[in-house]
Amino acid sequence: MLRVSKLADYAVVVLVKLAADNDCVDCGVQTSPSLAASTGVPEPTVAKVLKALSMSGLVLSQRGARGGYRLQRPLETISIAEVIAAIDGPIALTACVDGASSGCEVQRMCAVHGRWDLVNDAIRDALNRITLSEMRAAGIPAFLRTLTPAE
Amino acid sequence: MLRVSKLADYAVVVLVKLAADNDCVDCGVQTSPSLAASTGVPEPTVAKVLKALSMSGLVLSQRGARGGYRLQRPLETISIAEVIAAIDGPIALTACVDGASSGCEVQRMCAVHGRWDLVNDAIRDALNRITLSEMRAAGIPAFLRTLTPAE
DNA sequence: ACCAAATCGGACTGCATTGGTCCGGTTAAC
DNA sequence: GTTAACCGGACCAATGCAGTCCGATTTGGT
Repeated sequence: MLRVSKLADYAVVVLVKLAADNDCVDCGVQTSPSLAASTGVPEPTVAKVLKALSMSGLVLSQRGARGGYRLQRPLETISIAEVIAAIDGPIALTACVDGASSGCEVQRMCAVHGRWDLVNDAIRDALNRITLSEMRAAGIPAFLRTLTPAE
Repeated sequence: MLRVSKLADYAVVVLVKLAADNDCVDCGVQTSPSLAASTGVPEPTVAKVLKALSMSGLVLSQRGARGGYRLQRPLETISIAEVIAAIDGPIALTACVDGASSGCEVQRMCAVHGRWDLVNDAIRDALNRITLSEMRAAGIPAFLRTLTPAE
């Protein structure tokens, strides 16, 4: 169904939450247990997400006692494309277009079915234009925006 | 990894192939065995794809002996979004936004993670702008265009 | 110097979705 | 009447993902 992994969803949640206490980019760190508590996502999963996020340079990790995570860049400069790429790997709808080393096994018809890379670029482009700050919808508390009609 | 199902990929192949012999929209029908032979995709899978495609009105089916399938509309008027929707269901990156009847189990935080529908719209929009005729890259025979740099 | 708290970096398992197949029934041309 | 094709299910295997856990390492505090 062309969907993103739940982990990527969690990543957005965590990043937004991380920004809530951390707009000044230096105030303090949040631990994964505390993030788990405030988001409702189980701790090990949060840790997993944070790990991937720090590996991609979206968050900074501080080890040891009193350690934790904080945002490396403000929300406005982080696109969804980056988050998805950090969690789920490079954005490519079909396997044929990125790996490139080992051609797909049906490449005789790969040519005829043509240019998925065109689609990939379009998607990537659309995803790059949406930042995390746009994802966090204003200040509406909760519960109330479960099902606003899309368009 | 944000990828489409293989079935959707096959659907594109089949539709393009279907158009190759069928630009006049009335010349003749092609059977699923013949399409399977010309595309290299196994017959039952082709049949499955065609079935879904006809259910969505993208192809016309003709039953009985000498039956088969043909395009209902010219390639230029079919967007990738339609094909993907026909095979994989409605385009929605997360489950929260389409089902709507049974809210997701974590909807207390669903609010905080916010507006995936914004992303969905962007993707849907991008996919709607690409037609199948654009996917079939010109008249270059085969084998040669495995990895032409995008643009 | 020692301990506690926290990340790091693996591996590991159960489950859900998907890819792919098959079969009986129906339709329609020859 | 026979044959060729679609129809519409059910069905099974496998891939990938969500989620968990454990040991090692780092670092601040006592």
